Amino acid sequence: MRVLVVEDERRLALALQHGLTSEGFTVDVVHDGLSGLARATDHAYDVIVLDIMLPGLNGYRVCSRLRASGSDVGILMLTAKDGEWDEAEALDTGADDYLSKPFSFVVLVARLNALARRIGSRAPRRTVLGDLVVDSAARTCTRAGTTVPLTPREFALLDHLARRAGEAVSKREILDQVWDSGPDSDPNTVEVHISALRRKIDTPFGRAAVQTVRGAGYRLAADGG
Amino acid sequence: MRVLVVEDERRLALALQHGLTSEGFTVDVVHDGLSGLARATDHAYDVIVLDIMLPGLNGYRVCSRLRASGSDVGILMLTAKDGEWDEAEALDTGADDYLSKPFSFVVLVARLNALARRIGSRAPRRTVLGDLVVDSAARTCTRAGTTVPLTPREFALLDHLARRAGEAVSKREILDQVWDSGPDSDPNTVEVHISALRRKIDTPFGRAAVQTVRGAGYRLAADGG
DNA sequence: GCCCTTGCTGAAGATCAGCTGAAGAGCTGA
DNA sequence: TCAGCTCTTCAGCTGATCTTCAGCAAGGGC
Repeated sequence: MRVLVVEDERRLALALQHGLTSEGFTVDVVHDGLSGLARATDHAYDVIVLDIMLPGLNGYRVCSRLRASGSDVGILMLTAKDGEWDEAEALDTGADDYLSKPFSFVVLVARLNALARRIGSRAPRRTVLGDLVVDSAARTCTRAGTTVPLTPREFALLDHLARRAGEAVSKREILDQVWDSGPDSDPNTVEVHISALRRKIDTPFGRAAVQTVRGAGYRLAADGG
Repeated sequence: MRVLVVEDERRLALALQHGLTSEGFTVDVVHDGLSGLARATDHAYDVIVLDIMLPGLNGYRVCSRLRASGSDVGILMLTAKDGEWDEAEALDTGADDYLSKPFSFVVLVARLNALARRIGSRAPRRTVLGDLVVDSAARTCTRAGTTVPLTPREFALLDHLARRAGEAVSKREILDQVWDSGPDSDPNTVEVHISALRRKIDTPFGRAAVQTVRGAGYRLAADGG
């Protein structure tokens, strides 16, 4: 699970980074509102931990701009306890949850997990691309009405591509998201699985939904190939 | 799921409407007690989110009148944190749950879902999947007209799978829901019971309703196998 | 057309997830 | 207390699945 922490207080930010990393989250940290907005726009995070009092652009603004740009990432706001900042306003601007400082780390982790679960369940369960149907809930894939049996890895890969249908997705990102692998993982692993996927959902049907974007990764055709 | 929000604070009401709608609820909003009572009486809601401090008729009154009229709709009360309003009294008047302001949106959604589940489970439930019938109320299972005797655990397991027929359900979730077990419980326990279940409802009938979804858990075929 | 880079794919060994029979503990009702 | 039923744990087994490697094919710049 990928988390972006936007917090200007360095010590707290560092503590969060360490703590959340050891909880199994993949954590990025930035220290001001503008950077937060930029990073959140460029990268696919599951959840953003957003301090309200930030230099540059405050948390409310970051939140409402993100929402205005159509993002449905999970947002957990950190509010100071002095009451200057209003929880109701946090929720108004589109935050999913908030936590008052000082907060318990255990509670933060629990909330993040709850949030991630909810966001996950909000994601579309079924993606239809022409005659190719990817059903995340049932974990099935059908092509032209035929159910195609896929291995776990193949399905995860297809599912990831389907969620970003029409977009080119890099092997690096695929390794990060579908595999939980570190930076030293082998892109060839992805190639092998892409190959297997094609042999199952494309070749037998004379289609080409899984497209190679040379130098950039792979793309699942929005019309199913 | 249909929700009625009775809340006079416009901003909060609007935020709730947006937030709950994006969570998949069907949301209606009214801003005072009398309208709330009227709407709740006229329409079939699953849950009512009821502020206590309301113009016209306060939340307690709305709640007790609804109960007096025989309604068993789920009621979640919103209490201000200033202590002027009493949670105990809320429950006394027939509310199912309450939440103190300011509250976390995530918590609200979780409570609403819990409430809806509770309300929903009050009604007798029967799931028909082809010739496989799972009757939660009677705690019986029949296959092709034959009653299949199941142990309590087996039935709970089947019941849980039946409620999410067609979806892949993870062993982790099964352990959480069917067993009340902690995080260190053994997935093999589930496997053993799945095996027993198959031997009773599938094998003797030459069917395969209980499907293994490798790496993801199990799925009960929506057509009974 | 040539060369370098990037991507494809078949094979093989290692690993892993899931299945199942058996044993023993726990519970319940006679 | 005892018998019978149920639940959990364990360990071995099987087949599916993953990764790595190596050689080949294709694309693109020159």
